[in-house]
Amino acid sequence: MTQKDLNTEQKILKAARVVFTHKGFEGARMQEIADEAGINKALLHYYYRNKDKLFEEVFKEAFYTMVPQVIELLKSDMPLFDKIRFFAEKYIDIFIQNPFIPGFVLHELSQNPKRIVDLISNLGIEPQIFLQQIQTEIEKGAIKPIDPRNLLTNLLAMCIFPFVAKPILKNIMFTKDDKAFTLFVEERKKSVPEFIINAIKK
Amino acid sequence: MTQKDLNTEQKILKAARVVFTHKGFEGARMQEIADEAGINKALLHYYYRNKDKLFEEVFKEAFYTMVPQVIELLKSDMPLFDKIRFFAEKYIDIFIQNPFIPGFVLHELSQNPKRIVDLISNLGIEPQIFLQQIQTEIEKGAIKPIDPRNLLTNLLAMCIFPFVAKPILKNIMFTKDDKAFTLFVEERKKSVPEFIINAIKK
DNA sequence: GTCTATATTGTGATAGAC
DNA sequence: GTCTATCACAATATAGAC
Repeated sequence: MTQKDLNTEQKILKAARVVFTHKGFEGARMQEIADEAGINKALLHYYYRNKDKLFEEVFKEAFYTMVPQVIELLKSDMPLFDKIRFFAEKYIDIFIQNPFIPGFVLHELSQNPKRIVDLISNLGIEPQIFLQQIQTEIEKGAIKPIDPRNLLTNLLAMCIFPFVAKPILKNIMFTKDDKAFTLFVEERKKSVPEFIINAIKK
Repeated sequence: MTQKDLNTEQKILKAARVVFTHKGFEGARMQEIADEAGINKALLHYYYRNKDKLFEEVFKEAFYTMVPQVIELLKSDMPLFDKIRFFAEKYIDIFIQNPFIPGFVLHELSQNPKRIVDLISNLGIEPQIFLQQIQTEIEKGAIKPIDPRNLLTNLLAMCIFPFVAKPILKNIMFTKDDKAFTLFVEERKKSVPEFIINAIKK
């Protein structure tokens, strides 16, 4: 599936995205990326020195898709419940459009946890403002007491997990076709924030 | 770290567990498994014909650890809230003791989703009873209405996700050492069921 | 820039001595 | 059963023609 309107470098990156996110670094083959791009193996090395460099591009892109944008959102001055609704909807949407990103990023990070240290310190990813906002609401008596880190973890878990566990969920839930699963996840854009708000509201 | 009181076959399996669960099938090297077992590469092939066979042993074991036992638990006739508490506590405990199992199983399943079809149909994993129990509670008016599949998904997500996303969570939550993370997860054995029950109780 | 051909290294697997 | 040595092939990477 090559695009005639992309230059070679773009075609390679696009193909690499597909193969790396599906197979991971170790599972990916340079030959498969070349095939997917409709070009020759040697060209991969012409544009990107080696497999590592090509992977690095794809991984960074995927990480940016998954983490910083949305953490930024948590820093806004929106009221807590609105923020939770907005976050879940936007985040789940990102994954509906990029269903392989979560598994890919999480797997590669656990293969090489040092990687994240650089990325995170470069980007200044700090959910402190969100955690503080939760703490403030608790102190005001506006919501039930909860460890704010637990609330954030639960929010992330409910948004991300279905995409990481898709094969199990699809089978266990008896929604064996993809359309039913997509519907199920689509519906979670509303039900996840509702669930969370029910859990913490007084 | 070889154990003097294990026979060779056991040493191999133990080593394979470590290497496969950490690196995945594609990332694992037979040489590394041999080193970890303190034996020779050729012996791996003597006891297990090839890499696939050895992997199959490890994967099946890991899958059994992660899925069937605990699904069984969902079938008991315990009251819903107790069941949720019991499930979360037991499930999170399993992962505290086997922190690499979730990432390993989920990753390998998405590499090869066909694998699960066999395993699941062989084992008769059906959470129908649990889903039905939730539905009954809703109809009795005992809990808030919710798609039972969403409730199960959320329960699984909150138990499993922290172990899959450990590197990110550790960094983002500023609990950069392992002890703090373990404490955080330990504490979730109580807070996760509490969170869920708060979300659904009337 | 793009290709074919080839070098080089890595890795699973086997042969055969002990 | 366990080892050393080696094979066979797969995969990354490079050389060099066009």
